[in-house]
Formats: sequence, C-alpha cells, structure tokens
Amino acid sequence: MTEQRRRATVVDVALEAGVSRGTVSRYVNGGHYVSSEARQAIEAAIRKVGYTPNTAARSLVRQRTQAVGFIVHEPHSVFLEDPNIGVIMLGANSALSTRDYQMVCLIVDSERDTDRVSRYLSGGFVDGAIVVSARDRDPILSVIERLGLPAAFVGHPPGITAPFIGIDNRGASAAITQRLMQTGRRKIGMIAAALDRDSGADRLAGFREALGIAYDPELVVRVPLYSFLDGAAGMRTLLERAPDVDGVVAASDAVAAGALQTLLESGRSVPRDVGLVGFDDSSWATRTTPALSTVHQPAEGIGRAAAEAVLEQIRTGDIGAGGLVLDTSIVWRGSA
Amino acid sequence: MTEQRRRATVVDVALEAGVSRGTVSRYVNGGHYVSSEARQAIEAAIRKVGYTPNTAARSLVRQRTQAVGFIVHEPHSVFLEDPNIGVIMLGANSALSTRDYQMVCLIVDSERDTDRVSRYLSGGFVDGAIVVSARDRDPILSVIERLGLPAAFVGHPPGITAPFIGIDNRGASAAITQRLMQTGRRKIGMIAAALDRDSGADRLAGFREALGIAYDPELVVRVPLYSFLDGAAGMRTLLERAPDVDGVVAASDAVAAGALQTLLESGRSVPRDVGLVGFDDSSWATRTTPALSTVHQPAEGIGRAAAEAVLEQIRTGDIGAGGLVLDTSIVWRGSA
DNA sequence: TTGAAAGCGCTACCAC
DNA sequence: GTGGTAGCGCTTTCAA
Repeated sequence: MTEQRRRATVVDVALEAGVSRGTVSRYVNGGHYVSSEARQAIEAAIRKVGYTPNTAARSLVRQRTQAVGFIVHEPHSVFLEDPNIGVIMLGANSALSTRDYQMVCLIVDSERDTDRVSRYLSGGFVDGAIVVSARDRDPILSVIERLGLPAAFVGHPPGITAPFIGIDNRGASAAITQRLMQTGRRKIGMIAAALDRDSGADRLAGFREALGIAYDPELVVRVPLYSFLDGAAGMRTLLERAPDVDGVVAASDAVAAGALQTLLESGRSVPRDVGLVGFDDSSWATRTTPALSTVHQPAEGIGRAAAEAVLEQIRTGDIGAGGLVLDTSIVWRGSA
Repeated sequence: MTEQRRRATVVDVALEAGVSRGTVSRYVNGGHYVSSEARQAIEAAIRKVGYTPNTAARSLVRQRTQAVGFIVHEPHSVFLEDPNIGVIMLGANSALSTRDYQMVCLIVDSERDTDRVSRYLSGGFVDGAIVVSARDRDPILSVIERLGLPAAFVGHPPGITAPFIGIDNRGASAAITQRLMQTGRRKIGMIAAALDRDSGADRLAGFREALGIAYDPELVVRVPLYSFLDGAAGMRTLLERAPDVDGVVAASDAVAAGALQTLLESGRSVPRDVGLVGFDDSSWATRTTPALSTVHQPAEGIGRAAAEAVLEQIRTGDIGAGGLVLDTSIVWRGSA
C-alpha cells in the first residue's frame, strides 16, 4: 500500500526553476519566447518534481478538450456480436488520432447509463460526439441537439438534423434480393431484424420492393436484434411457416449465420436446398461454411467519415447538416 | 448551419434568478440550505437560460472526475474477434455504473495512440484505469505507475504491482488437456498464441505440464494472435508436421474455430478423427458445428472485479496491490 | 524574453 | 439561508 502523492503543478515547476508560471506554460506549449537558460532550468525542474500537465485544467481555459465521444447504444448481445461496430469504431479512432483527438468510447447499456452519459456530454468533457445506432426518440439525441454539440450519426435516426453517415440500405437490400432471385429461387423469405431502426426497416423495404407482387408477408419473420440467436430462432419460425422455402434474405450476417445453423440442423443443404444471403460483409461472412454471399459496406470508411464530419464542425464552429451515403457492393460467395 | 451558442454558466443563472452563484451551486448539488423561493427562481432561471453544469470545471475543484478509463491495447483483429473483451468491458461498465462512475473506453491501436492515451490518463480526465491485455514493458504501464493512478489489470503483466484480476491459465490449460487425453487421443498438438502475454505463455505451460514426458515440441505451433485466421493457419502447419494428429488444444476459442475450419476443409471429421478443445467459452464456442469443448472463464466477473479494485483504491486513497484469481471450469461439448 | 494578473466555470469556506 | 471570496491548474493578454 502506497499513498497517492499530490501531483506537481506549474507552480511547483516555476518555483523550482526560478521562473514564472507563464514562462513554464510557454515552454510546455511549444517553447516559443523562452530563453535557453530558462528552458534548461524548466526541463530540470520538470524532471525533479515529476510534473505532468493537467490537460483537464487546460481544457477549461481553452474551451476545448481535444476529445470526441463515441457513443454506442446497443443492447449487450448486439454490441458483442456485431463486428461492424468494432470496425466503425477503429475507423473513427484512426481518423481522430491523425488529428490528435482522443476518442473516448461511452457505452449506453441501461437507463442509468443514458443519464450519466448525457451529463458527461453536456459537462464539457468532449468537443463533439459520434453516435452509432441511436434509436427513435433517443434521449441522448435531444441532449446533443439542445447543447448544439458537434455530432455525427451513423445511420439515420428520423428527425435528426445533424450530419449522418450511412449506406443505402433499401437499395442494397433490393439489389441482393434480386441477385438471389436470379439464381432461380421461387420461394424467398426474409428474417428481418431491428425494425425500430432505420437500417432494419429499410432492409425490409428493399426486400419487399425487389419481390414486387411476389411479396408474401407470411414469409417475413421479424426478430428484435441483429444477432446470431435471433437469426437461428427466426429461421426456425420461417421453416415452420414454409418448409419449402428455397431462398432466405437475412437482415445481417450474424442473423444469417444463425439461420445457417438452423438450416443445417434441419438437414437442409446450403446452397443446394436453400440459398442464403446476409448483409454487412462482416467477419461472420467468411467464418461460416459455406461462406456468406452478402452486401459489403465500408464500415471503416463510415467511422472515418463520421469522425471527419465532427471535426469539420468543431473547426468551423458551425453545426452542419446533411448526410453522406457511401457505396455498397454485393459480394457473392458460397451460400447462394 | 446554426452557429454554436455560448453555454450558460452559473453566473447567468444567478443573475437571472437574482441570487448569488453560491446559492445556485448549492441548489445544483442537492439543494440543501436553499429557501423555496430561491429554489423556484433558480429552477425558472435554469430553464430560461438553458443551463447545464460544466462538470469538467467541477472536477477541477473537486479533484475527481467520477470517470474511470478502460484501456484496450490490442491489435485490430483481436479486439474485433475476441468477444471476451466485450464481455469484460460490459462487466466493468455495469459495476462502475452502479456507483455512478463513467467508464470511458480508450483504444490503443498505434504508437500515436499510446502517447495520446498516456497524456489523457495523466491529464486528470480520469480517477483510475482498468487495463486489459497489456503487453510486457507497455509504456502505458509506466505512466500509470509513475502517476500513482489507481489501476487494475486484467491478466498479469510481469513486474506490475497494481492489483490484477485473472484466472489460473496454466492450471485450466493442464486440466482441459488432461480431459482431452482421457478421451483416448494419442497424438495431441497445440496451437499456442499470444506468447508475449502471460495468458498465452501460461496456457502453453499448462499443456506441456499435462503431457509430461509425452510432450513433443514438434506438435506445438506458435501463432501471434488469439484470432480465427491465426488458428486456421496454425492448424495447416500442424497438419503438415503431423497429419496423424488426433487431438488439438487451441489457445482460445477463436483459434479453435479457425482450426476447425482447416480440419473440415482437410476432410477430417471432428470429433471422430480429431478431438479439438478451445479456451474462453466465448460466443465462438457455441457458434461452431460441432460446438467447442472449452474452458469457461467468468469474463463478466473479471470486468466487475477489476472495476471494484479500482473503486476501492479511489475510495481509500491507497494504491493497493495483490491479485485476484477467479475460478474456471471445463465445459464439454461436441468437439472432443 | 519575461512576470504579473486576469479569468475559464465551478465549489467551498466564511461570516453575516 | 445566503452572498462574498478564494482558489482548483492552467493559458493568455499586457506591460515591462
């Protein structure tokens, strides 16, 4: 057991070096207008007293923290299973890092978290925020809006004016559904997930659009989350309703992986008996056998773009609006 | 485009309400010693000027931030693939949340990140830190030590005096290896990973210990990371060296999943031809077919315990030492 | 090139 | 109960 020691301050350094606090501060911030004698004295003093600047105090006077929050609002299971979130996060971190901003990731996982994170955001600990997977009427959104905090959203929660970065979920979903139809499947179902989010709703809309008059609501199973378990369960339901289904569009790769497990357990062969496609092109897609045909989305680019959007607002001081839609492509593998 | 508005301060509220800053402050911090007239005036003023307290400024005077850093120092791929890190993180978040502490997750993913995160930690933005998967001689460790920052480590990097939370990797590895031997396997290999970390080295040591004189270094393939891809590659190497291998101990579930893919591709059946065991009991374990026999470790409990250890040090003001080793168990499923 | 002094937004101590 | 005042640790004019 050691007692915590008091941290040294500029004053300690100034006293030790025999100069003023101002001079120490100037030295710390680039060393301009500091004579070489002063510099040396200060360097020695810093070493001697073990000084590290309190950047939090600096933030107070400069009115900026050089930190950006990355807020993940997902239930447990999805956060753990969706590799896309991780990729987006690393993309954002990398972009922020380049400009010497600190990304601080905040997890919202309970009612209590919502309040605390809101306080944290409004409390001046960050200069901006990136929000992934906000739900409709998310309390955090109103906090950000009220504060006028520079922000960017991944996905597009309705009613948001801040910039958002996304993909054309509807178009991509329609495209891969069509591609699946071209393989000659006659009875195509969908395991739709996360319908309380724009991404989930749009993927279903795209599916419906592609099928046109062939669309049969009976063949759409709705599950709550983009998760493996929901995918497996959804597939069981779909098989009960339509044992002769020969094509399945899953709302995400994790969902598809779960569906695949159910299909194999039921004795069906993929893609021979059933063609299956996913969405995301996450690491799930190549970890299954057969590998998943799916929609590739540039997750890292999304993270980067979101970070840029926030930095831009911080730089200009204007709260920007408008969205950025990045391109997707279809990756055809073995599952369909 | 809207311009950012200046945030209201206590002074604005005080002026508006016709009371002093002190009274406003007292109201904000629990409302003791505030008359009901004052209270009402303040409430109205807060609404009118749109005041949100700057908790960063509060931190400066109180000398505590109510925030704890959660530092993940992993290369890309592992962070994304290791569901254990996510579970540990949620466990820590949950424990911190209960005590109204904000967990801020900081990702170290480059040289540059190391410096920036070090500055962030020493800059007074957090009251303590939880560090997962530090490597030997990690620069962040020395920063924490020099600062006397309350901290806890997940795993046990050598030379660390701060509390650590871990499991008996060596014992657990020996146990599951023995269990695998009992199924009658004669030629057992290991895909060892992350040997630059105590967990990786200890798992290999346990394997060796269990095999005793039967240990054959030729049957140990070393790969850098606890990852699916390294598992797949490691298994290929192992099969080249010993096509007649009939048992495999993988250093983690992700590694085992990769190994499984290689085994199936090579036309072998698991568990008939080869018995395979993993480590972690992460979500990988039940997503493979057959599901993995593995070592269960209480990931969420590890996160919780790490958080408690940090909070305890913050509370007492003493930098504690010593470790906590949590129990593991073997979960036997279909892969061996 | 330097030091003195003001002040970032807040809390806490003090008399009243 | 309340207002005044002194800082938390730092940066940043402004004179010298």
